[in-house]
Amino acid sequence: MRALADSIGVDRATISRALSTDKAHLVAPATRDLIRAAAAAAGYRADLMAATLRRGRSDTVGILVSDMMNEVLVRVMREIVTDLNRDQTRGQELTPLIAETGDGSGHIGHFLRTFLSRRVDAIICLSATEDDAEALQAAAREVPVVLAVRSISAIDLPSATCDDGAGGALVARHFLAHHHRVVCQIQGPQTATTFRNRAAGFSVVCREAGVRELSIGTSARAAISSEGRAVAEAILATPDRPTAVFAHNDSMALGFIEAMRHQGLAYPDDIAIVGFNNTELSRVLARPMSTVEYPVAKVSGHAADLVRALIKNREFSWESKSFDPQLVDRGTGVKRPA
Amino acid sequence: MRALADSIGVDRATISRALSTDKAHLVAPATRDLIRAAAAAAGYRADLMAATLRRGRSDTVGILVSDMMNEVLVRVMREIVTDLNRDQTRGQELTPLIAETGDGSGHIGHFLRTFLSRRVDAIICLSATEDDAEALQAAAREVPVVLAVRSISAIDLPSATCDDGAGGALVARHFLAHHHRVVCQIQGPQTATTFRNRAAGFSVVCREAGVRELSIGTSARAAISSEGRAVAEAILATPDRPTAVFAHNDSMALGFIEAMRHQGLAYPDDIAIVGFNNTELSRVLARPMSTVEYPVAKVSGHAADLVRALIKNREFSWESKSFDPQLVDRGTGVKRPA
DNA sequence: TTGAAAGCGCTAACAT
DNA sequence: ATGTTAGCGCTTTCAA
Repeated sequence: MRALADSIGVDRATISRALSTDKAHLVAPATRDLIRAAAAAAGYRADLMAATLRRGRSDTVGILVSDMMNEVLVRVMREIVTDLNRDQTRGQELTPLIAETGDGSGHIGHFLRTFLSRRVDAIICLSATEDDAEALQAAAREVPVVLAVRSISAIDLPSATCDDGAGGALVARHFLAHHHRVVCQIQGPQTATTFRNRAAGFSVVCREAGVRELSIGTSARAAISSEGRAVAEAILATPDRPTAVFAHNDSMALGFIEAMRHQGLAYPDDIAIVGFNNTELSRVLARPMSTVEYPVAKVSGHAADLVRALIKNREFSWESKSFDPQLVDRGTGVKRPA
Repeated sequence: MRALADSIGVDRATISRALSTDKAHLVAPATRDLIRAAAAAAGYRADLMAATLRRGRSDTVGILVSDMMNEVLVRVMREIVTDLNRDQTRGQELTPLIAETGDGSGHIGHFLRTFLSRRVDAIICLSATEDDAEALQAAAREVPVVLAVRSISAIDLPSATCDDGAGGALVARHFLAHHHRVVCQIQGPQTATTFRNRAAGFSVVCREAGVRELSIGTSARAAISSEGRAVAEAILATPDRPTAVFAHNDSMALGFIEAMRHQGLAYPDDIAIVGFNNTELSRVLARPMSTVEYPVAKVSGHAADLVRALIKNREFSWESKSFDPQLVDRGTGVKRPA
């Protein structure tokens, strides 16, 4: 920058102004063009670290995600990132710092510290669990923290989520409409609000309709197919089998299908199954599966909006929102005549 | 930091030394413990931006990835990140900056500029295409650039890849062993070295063995299932059908299976198919598919090693390596008696 | 419209 | 073993 300033015969301050988006109007058009041309020719690139130090703002957002192989999380993350990158309101795009935390390991504190040391302007936590409450609360005292996909009941932070209770209810009503009378759930880890809400939404509808919901008294330790399969085996071992099963996500539903196949049961005819997320998996099965579609775009958009607003103004009076999912009926929730 | 220094009655430089890993031995044990305790109590966290500015090193690595939904890319990325995070040799972990580029869009220049502005110590490019050669070459003049998963023929950069030619050959020999005489490929975009090598490795073995390889004269525009399906339809429309097909990845193989089903052909009995990558997809099909397993751990490990070595010493005489894949035989490459 | 000067928080070289 | 000093590259008053 100094070299550039000398070569043009202008002060470094003028260079800074000419190259910025918001202060460019303060510099004479002729000088500005001259500077920009020279900068481009010299391949000058501002040192954003130095700028950060001086401005106390890094134009950076930390993103925590538990599992980068989770289709919904990755889709939400990618949309948030695209959204933040595109933010041209101040000509300042926000660069994401991404950290994969692994589920429930408590590693989250480490990543939060790294983020804060790197002076992120805000933090987005996809897939928080109740265990993370304290660490997130502490971080929120320093920078805005926004929750996406999963909120936490213990603390009050701005969030963008799917209305998981509504999703669970949707599936329960679908089963009702197909005259199922004995149903069951394959629950994801109950430390996650998402799964707690899906469970509750489903159960309430069943109870009100007088449908019998078998309780197997256990939930998956992780929302993955092998765990789904373990729970499925417990279900299939019960004396009175359900005629329909609601899996809290598509991976666990797949585990259930595998367990059925293993026991010589026909999918989807012998026991109806509905998953959650409408992942690619559910579509590519030889027999595609009914599932609940996650409102990815809405959740991502709201999360990005929250972050932007809070960075602009820490006192912004935010609103947590939760968006309706939709049932994608591919016929696997139907009851076959006995 | 100043507050901390005053409260203990010691200079800021001493604080800096006491809190660092590599210079901690220069400070008296008693003082060091005192400082560390006070720092922890005060919740002091170093400003890494300021440190970066001063040291000219950010302990940051930029990672470019074309598609975060690509299972192999994400697995490689995650292992590289874990590996770099764990690097305790100097007590300095490397924080990743991740950018998703989208395939072949030429957006790569933008992300490279952002990385360089943020003073990354090195850049890892997963899934580069020939189109990216120039931009990467330019970046490599400023910081070490390492290629992973895909290398580029036009420029000579350190790389960690799978031996894709060997993978293609593996599949061809598998078909030979099962007495196929007419085969065909569903090729990924030929701007990627990975797919070019898979194609070449496969073709060479066929030619040498006198097996007839149908050329449909077109490759998929992207390595995704819809494109695989389009190519598959072209293949199924040819007068003499192949008895075995090699898809350059599992997604495209899935597109082929869908096309077969659509035409009333039975998978895997009517036409043998083998994919590439051993993705979850290939395993969860009602009838799991034969595929080539990508050496994820080896590729990731070498990429991380290269980055570390080059950050330590820009003149390090590196070696590009390519690792052998393995065939996972699930029986879908077998030839059925006519 | 531009320049001069100060300083963001840290670390490295040098001095003690 | 610790303190002193200088300065990384930028942006922002304030002054001209």
